[in-house]
Amino acid sequence: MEYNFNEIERKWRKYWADHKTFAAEDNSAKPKYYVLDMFPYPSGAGLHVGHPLGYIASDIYARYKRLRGYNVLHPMGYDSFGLPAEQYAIQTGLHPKITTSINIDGCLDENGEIKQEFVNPDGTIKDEALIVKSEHVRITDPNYQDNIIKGYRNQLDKIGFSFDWDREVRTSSPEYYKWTQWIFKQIFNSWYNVKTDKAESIDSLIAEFEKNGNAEVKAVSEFANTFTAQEWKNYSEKEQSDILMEYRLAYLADSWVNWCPALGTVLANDEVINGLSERGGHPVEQKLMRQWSMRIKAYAERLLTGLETVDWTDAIKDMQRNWIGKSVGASVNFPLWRGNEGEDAFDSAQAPDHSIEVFTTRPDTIFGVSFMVLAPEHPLVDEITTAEYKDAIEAYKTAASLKSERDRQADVKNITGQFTGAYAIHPFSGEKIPVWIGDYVLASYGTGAVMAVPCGDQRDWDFATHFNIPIKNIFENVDISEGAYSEKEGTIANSDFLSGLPIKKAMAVAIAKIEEQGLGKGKTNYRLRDAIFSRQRYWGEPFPVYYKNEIPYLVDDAHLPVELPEVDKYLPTEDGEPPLARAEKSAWKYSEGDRMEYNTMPGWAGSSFYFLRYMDPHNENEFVSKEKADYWNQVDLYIGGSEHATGHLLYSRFWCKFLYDRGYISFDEPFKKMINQGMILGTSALVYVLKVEFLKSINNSKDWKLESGLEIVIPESIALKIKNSEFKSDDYKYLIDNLNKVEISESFNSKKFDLEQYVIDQESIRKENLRSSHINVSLINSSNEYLIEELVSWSTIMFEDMVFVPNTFGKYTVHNEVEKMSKSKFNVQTPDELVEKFGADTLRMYEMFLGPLEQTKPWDTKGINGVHNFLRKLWRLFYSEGNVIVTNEPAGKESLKTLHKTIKKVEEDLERFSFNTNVSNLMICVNELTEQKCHSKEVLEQLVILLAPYAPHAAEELWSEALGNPAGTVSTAAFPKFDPEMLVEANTVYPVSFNGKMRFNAELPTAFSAKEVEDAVLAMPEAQKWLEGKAPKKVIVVPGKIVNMVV
RNA sequence: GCGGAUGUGGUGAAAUUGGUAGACACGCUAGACUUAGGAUCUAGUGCCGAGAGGUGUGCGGGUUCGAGUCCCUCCAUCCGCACCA
Repeated sequence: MEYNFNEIERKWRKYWADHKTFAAEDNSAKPKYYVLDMFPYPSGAGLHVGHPLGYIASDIYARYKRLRGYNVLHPMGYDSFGLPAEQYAIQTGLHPKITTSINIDGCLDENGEIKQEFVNPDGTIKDEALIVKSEHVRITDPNYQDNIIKGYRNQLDKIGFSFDWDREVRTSSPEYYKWTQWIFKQIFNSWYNVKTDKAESIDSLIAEFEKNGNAEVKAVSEFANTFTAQEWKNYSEKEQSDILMEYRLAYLADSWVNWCPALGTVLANDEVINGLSERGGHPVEQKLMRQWSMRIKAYAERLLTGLETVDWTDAIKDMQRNWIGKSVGASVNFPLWRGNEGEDAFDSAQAPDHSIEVFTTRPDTIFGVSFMVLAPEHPLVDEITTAEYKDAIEAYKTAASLKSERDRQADVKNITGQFTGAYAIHPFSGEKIPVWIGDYVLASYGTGAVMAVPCGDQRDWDFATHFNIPIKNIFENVDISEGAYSEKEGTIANSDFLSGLPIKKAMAVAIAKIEEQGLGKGKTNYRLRDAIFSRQRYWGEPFPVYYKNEIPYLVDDAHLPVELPEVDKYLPTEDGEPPLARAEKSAWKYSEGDRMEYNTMPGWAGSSFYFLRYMDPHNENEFVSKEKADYWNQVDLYIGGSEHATGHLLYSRFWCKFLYDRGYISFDEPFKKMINQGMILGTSALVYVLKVEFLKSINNSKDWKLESGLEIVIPESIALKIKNSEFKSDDYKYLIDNLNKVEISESFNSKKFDLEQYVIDQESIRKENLRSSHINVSLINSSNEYLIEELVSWSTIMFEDMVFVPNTFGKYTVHNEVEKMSKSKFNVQTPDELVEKFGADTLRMYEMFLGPLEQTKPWDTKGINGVHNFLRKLWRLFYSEGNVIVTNEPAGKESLKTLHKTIKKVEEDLERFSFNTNVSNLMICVNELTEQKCHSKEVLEQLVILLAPYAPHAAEELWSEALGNPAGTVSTAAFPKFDPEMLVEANTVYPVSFNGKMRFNAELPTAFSAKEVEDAVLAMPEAQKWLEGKAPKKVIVVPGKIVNMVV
């Protein structure tokens, strides 16, 4: 039997599917283990080799846990709502659900032929079936299959994952989003009780309002008014609804949102990167809109402390801590000075009726305050600005509002601000403090106002220095003439009751005094903002909400799911309403009230609880039964990318805590352990393109006339010279000479260029005219060369009109760059072709063999042969010339030692997720057994089990065919038991070193004591050679390990 | 600026607690074999040196009998956050 991997793998994939080998049991005497992958968004481009990396690791671990006797839940599904399907829908009118199903299920039938429904009558393949749309492919093209969407499921299946496919979920299916809507309803119907520190039913709040009003209520809410029970009862329904909205955990509010005009939607903070949308890179602006939000701020502290209980990397934990951004300090009120201009003394008759509340993390520096700064958007600005400064303030505000968030951030170095003419009163010293506005103060953080302490904060220092505001030094023996002192070590001075106190003590004393005098209170602030939950898009979950008289109401559970209505177009309406506003009332399967909610939920809604739905995916009455949630409990191992650190991973923790508070599940952290797989980078191929101007000689004279430009592809060496401004006349000559040698393409000639009459304008050979352009990596050979004809036919539009200059060896080569794999960089490697060539088992092992899972690593197929050859070598332990050569004879001592050494290492390495070293453990084992000519069933059977998680198809085949076991059972066989006795040796080889340098090995009886080892080694002639006859100063013997002599 | 991670042969990497640095593979060199196969087998491969030997884990220092591993200073690369009071 040959190692015919294609056939073997097909056979076992079918076997597993037919026998549901990997179905998880909901009730089992076995201990449970939940291994989860971050489910993918199914894009038409399909999987590249980077995607399955994490899936392979989790699959190996899941298979390992099954061998260890666990009942393993290892599901897979699709995060199938999202932008690309919708954007394709906008362009083509094709319903996103069709695109989505194509991307998942693909366009090929069981025999690998294209399904008829995707072929036009004229033999061309429909656009929606193609990876690159609008590239006309005919079914008669020999390689037409390379261009059509194979579907995630097909691609995943070929890699041999042990998913329990009966539990698949798709967030865009109504059966699934019914529960997304249901959970939204629960969040809407909850408030956060600070007294119990958890979410509670809104009914308990209403009951309290009816009984006592809101005086005693301590909730996470911005609502500042108080009302009595009687007042509550007298409120209209609308008023009651509005008040409750201030308490609900899912609420409607006018909020400043990240509005992306190009996408026509609102984005969450984590979807905005440097002022541009994460998807598409479009500009994002701030806009005030009525939006659904989630009161995630209520959970800020618990999201922070919960991190202590999970086994995640510090990198991710720190990102979340950073994002939550807790800072402890105090809020302090600075009364406004209401005296007349020119009056210095505080006049109690003109008592201040306003004060400015600031948040500070440094209450100890309060006596260092020499001015205050408000954000330009601060609501008090207009009120306090004096007549004299009105115009200047208006001008500054306008300028600030015109600056986008991005500009404001980019412009950190520029210090700007404007005095308002108003003063505040220092709460302790009574001094007059000028009030400024400045855009370094953010309206959205803290109170939007700061007390400026230039001696202790660099930004305040810069501001004070720039505007010549006095700087008061309140630190003992610290020089602040060159900059602020922001350390938290030292002693406070010039500060009344704080003078002489160490900084840390002074903080506590200052807060106590502030509270005692009623000037403010100790306070903790979080950078985390409530999460906007509305999107103005079609392809998302509809809200289970309708409006009657502008009051939002929830749709009754009996009518869930509220299904997406059909619309004529997937664009906003002319009035700027979201696409759902296009739906006629009749288009809604269910509608009520004046209108339904037109927004849809964001992408993170469906992904925030999918790990719970897998536990009970077909339950029609609950999103998960309590019983099953209790059984499966937390995800034991979660594998996925770190790019979700502040998105999905934060939101799902939030929902999990919420569901825990409301009693639906009994754990409040979803993912017990998480591993973040590193990115696999692709090798890109780039050519340098130089845009040059040509000069034309007029009538063959010395007069030159500038002609239109031309792009030439130049060799890297020349490009680098241009880049570094080292381009010399020799290089120019080289270009000209070689340009003339080039066989000018037809199109070039068609422009009637006659090179004899043209010269390149040297002026145009500049860095600015040089760019590099990605070309498809499949166009280059192993020496990085490409053929011009192939390049031009690959992208006619780009390269048709170009002239190519070879390098000094006459070759056309590309420049390599290692970067993220992406369609636009043409450096994508798909797993399919590798599976075809080497088999899934080889691909699985090779991806693991590349390096540590967490590490970013470049993809390189060169090494794949090594892994493939390993499997072939393994095969030869079982088969020779087509015959099984496994024997029942007992194995030799050496072979047993090899086996048990391997069992130990495989187990240890799997437990610490060191998949790469485990591949080499298996290689070493096979190398040794081959050398030992071991064909003993006793050993090989155990080896096959060790191998099964990595190369499951090959393992199954060897298990049943070569070893004669019943089919399929290697997946549920028992993991071999390590026997330490097998490794015991009579002798131990001691490396003997002198002054720490290893010189020779000494083989000595294992039973020797340290003293015996020392004596034996000293007696050796080699030792005497290194000691040069002298006695060693000291001898260190670590029994079983090493001998070191100090000379 | 803050936080995190990483730095080891020509390449991917290994060395789990301080104990023979470079396992395992790729590549390369030389050879063998053959039904020419992305085959198999043998030997070699950090660097310098003919050899003895010397030297070597980003740089510099320290602790230790012994440091890739622990401590300090610095450098480089990558990732995240960034006027957060």
